[in-house]
Formats: sequence, structure tokens, C-alpha cells
Amino acid sequence: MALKNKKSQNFSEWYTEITGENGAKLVDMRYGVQGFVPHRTWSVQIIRRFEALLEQQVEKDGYSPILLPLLIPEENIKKEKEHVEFAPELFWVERMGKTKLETPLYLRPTGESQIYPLYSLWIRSWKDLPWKNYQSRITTYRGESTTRPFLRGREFIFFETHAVFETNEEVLKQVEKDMQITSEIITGELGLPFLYFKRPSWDKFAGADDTYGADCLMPDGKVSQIASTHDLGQRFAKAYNVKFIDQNEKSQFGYQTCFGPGIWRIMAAIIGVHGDDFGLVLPFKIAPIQIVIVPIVFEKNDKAVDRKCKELEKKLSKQYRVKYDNSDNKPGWKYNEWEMLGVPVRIEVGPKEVKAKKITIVRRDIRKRETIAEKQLERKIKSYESVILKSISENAEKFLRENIKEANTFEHLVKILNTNKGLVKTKFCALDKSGEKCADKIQQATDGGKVRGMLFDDKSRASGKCVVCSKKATATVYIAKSY
RNA sequence: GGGGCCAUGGUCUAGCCUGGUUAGGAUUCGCGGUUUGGGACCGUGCGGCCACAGUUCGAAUCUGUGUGGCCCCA
Repeated sequence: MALKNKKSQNFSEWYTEITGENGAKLVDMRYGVQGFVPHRTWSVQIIRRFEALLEQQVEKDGYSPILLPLLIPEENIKKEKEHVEFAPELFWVERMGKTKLETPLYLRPTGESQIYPLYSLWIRSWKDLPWKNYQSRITTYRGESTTRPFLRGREFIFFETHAVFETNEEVLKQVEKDMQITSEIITGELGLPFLYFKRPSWDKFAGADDTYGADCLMPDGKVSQIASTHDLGQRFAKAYNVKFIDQNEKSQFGYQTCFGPGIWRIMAAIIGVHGDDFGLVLPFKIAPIQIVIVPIVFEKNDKAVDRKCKELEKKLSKQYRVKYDNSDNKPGWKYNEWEMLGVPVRIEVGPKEVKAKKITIVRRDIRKRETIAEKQLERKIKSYESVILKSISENAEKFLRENIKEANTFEHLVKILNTNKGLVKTKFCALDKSGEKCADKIQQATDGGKVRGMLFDDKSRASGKCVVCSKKATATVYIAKSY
């Protein structure tokens, strides 16, 4: 059956339905442990594909893979004063069988406290720098109170890069590079536009000098951070003793960054932004099955249709991931099934097509049928690869653009955030501690609207007055409710 | 973190208020057959009251606790 909930009418319930048993079967929430989500095969196959794209991209930027344990000894979390912020939400392992462990172990809430003690051992000289490792296809653990599949979990899939540089200038270059990586994959390949912000000081990652985040707009008008980079300065280097001998034979602390595309959040955005009332709409490149062939058979002994389908399957499989669905279900069943799963291209072959040497082809994103000469099939599919991506990207970009509104007064800002969806662009006094009071006022007046920050590449000097306190504005900021 | 709703075969649901037959139906799934251009049909078969405790002669139903899910708000 098609989805009961409409995306435009009730996004939350639509989202729950599409991820579950009556939708695309991405997760199974019947596992019975809050915040711990069994990922079914379709979601894993999708995730693996874009993880791989991200892996290739960060490796191109000089990162190499490492894989560290899930468990970290207690003392590590105590070394960085601000990072201790994670402590209240840690999961602990305190026993091995019946034996109480001498050192309690915590499940990694993120990688800093396990990676940097190792960096301290691995990095010796300026010749080792920049030092760039990443780990992916791992999980991370935080005691969150509210959980939702792909948006917030107690366990979730993680991807993190950690770089050490000689200078602070290199850090900023890396921040920019990370934005490019995010853009090339998440926007370029997955069709998800985002805004890249420098976060206000009160909204930084624990222990970072600065945090930069990529915000994607979800259909209900809330933004979701789908990637972030942290300028760690030397703070972690000092806490974990990440030092190197410089060219003058002096010992120096490294400058560090870490970057994390949010694997779960990206998945949530693929589902939410591209999906429709018929199910998922997958970007061609990451679809586990790119083309499904549906036969239409009237007579049992009609071997011609089957033969044609097998021929097409064989031919197209050289270039694409193809499924010939010759199950017992009726064609209508198959259409609905594969549309729910988001397979980008469907080919229908019946007696009519065989006779006329034609093929019926359907794009998942617009669900329009087209009958073309068989000879043109491969060229058509080739064009769909880019056409589908372009089409879904443009829709997503249009939605983002249309949902950024400008406000010049506090009242206007509050009115927009309380009645409309999306982001509000406005003037703001300060992104350091002194601006936090104004941010709090906005949050209270708008039921949770947060200052997301100023655009990373915004080099202009803000003019005018803060929309809240009327003091001189120092930044143009964006405000939105968020996940 | 706060508030609300909820938990019955794989899925959806009736029964619960007012305790008492073998927990009813739809769909899915398996088998046999007829079918196949937008979720076909007939026959047949498998499968269920979230957990624990309490009240009771008797609990899906009442009470408590726990666990989990969904929605709204922080």
C-alpha cells in the first residue's frame, strides 16, 4: 500500500512511516532498545554507497583510514577540560563477565579522546605533518533523551577525519576544503544543498576554538546539520600532548581540525528532502538497484518477453546495477514496490514492446512513462543519470531558496519563524559570548529558533543594527529551528 | 528534559469502558490452481494479547511498575 501519510501534510509521521515496515523498510524499530537502531539491508546498501564516495573524496585530500576500538579507558575523557562535557552522556562498560574491570571503559561518544593520545605517539616531526587520518563505518554512543532514526540516536553511524598541522593558517584552509568535500559529494552527487555556517561561540563543539556546520533544510522547515568541521586550535594538542619537532628542532604543539559528515543525517536528508508520497527517491549514483526491469506477460508460453528482459538485463548489467523482477507479483504491485524503494529507473517490457522493438521507461522522480525505440535505450539511461540528479537537486535548491526570508525587526523575525518554515536572515550584534543574550531572546520568542551562525564565505562587513538589541551589528546571521 | 497518545499473529485492526465460549476480521507469508499494462482471485495452511507483579474462582480487559513506540514542546 502506498504511504498513508502525506509528506506535505504531516512530515513527522510520513518520515516514521517511510523508514519503517510499511515503507521502504530502512530500519526496524521493534528491536526494543531506545536509540539503538537495526539497519535493514536497503538502508545499509544506500549508506555504504555514499560512505564510499566520501571515503574516496577525503582520501583524495590526503586522509588515510584507521580503525580504533569502540572502548576507551576512563582517564582519556578527563584530559580535556571542556570535552568533559560529554561525560554525563557516556555509556560505560564496567565488567568483563563477572569480573569488575580495574579501569572502567566508555563507549566512544566521538573520536578525539581516543585518537589524539595515539597521535601523540605517532607524530614526531614536522616532516610527518600534515597528519591526516579518518575512520568510517563505525558507531558512536551518546545518552540522548529524544531519539529518531537517522536524526538522533544513542548509537549512530560515524565518519570522522582528524588532521594535525604546523600552523593555524593551514587549519582555515582545511575548514574550507572540508566544505568543498561536503559540497562535491553531498550536493554534487546526492543533490542536497546546504548552507555552511560559522557557528556562534556558544554553539561550538566542546573544546573547539570554532565550529563550522553545514545545514540542510528539511521539508518541515527545520534545519539539520549534515556535516561539521571543528577548528580545534591547540587546545586538544595541549590536552593530549600532540607535539612535533619543528624545523628549528623545537618542540611545538600541533594545530588541529576534525571534520565529520553526518552519515545518519545525510541519510535522513536523502529520505526527507527527495522522498515523496510514493516513497524514496534515490539519486542514481547511490541507488543499490539503479534499473528495475518489469515484465508484462499475458500468456504462459510467451517466452519472447522473458527473453527480451533477460537480454536487456545482461546488456545493462555491464554498466548498471540492474534487477530483473520476474517474481509472481502483478506489474502494478512491482511498480509500487520499486517506487517505494526509490529505484531511479524502471523499464517495462510487454508483448507490445517486443513486437514494435520499443521500450517503456519510467523515471522515479517524476513518474512519467515514455516509450522509446529499443536502440535509444542506453543513450536514454545515460542521460537520465544526470537529468534525475539535476531535477531533484533543483527542487531541493528551490525549496531552500524559497524558505530563506529576511527580517529587519525583531517582531518581523518572530512572526516569520512562528508562522513560516525555514531560515531567517538578519543582522545580529555579536557571535562571541556577548551576543548570547540576544540569541536566547530569539530562542524564547520563537519556540526554539537558534542562531545558526554567519555564512562561512561571507566576507562583507555587516552594517546596521542588531535585530534584537539595536546595538551595532557585526554579522549577518541565519536563524532557524533545528533537529 | 517536559507534556500527550499508545502497545493484540509479519502488517493493519475488532474486542477493553462493564473481567467469563476456541481472541474476530483484513492483509502479508507458505502450498495448489487460475491470472498479469498501476497493489488480481479461489481453495487451503502457519502465525498473536510487550514484560513483571498485584486484584480475582477467572485478566487481552482492572491496578502498579518496567520496557518500547509515536506526536508535540524545550
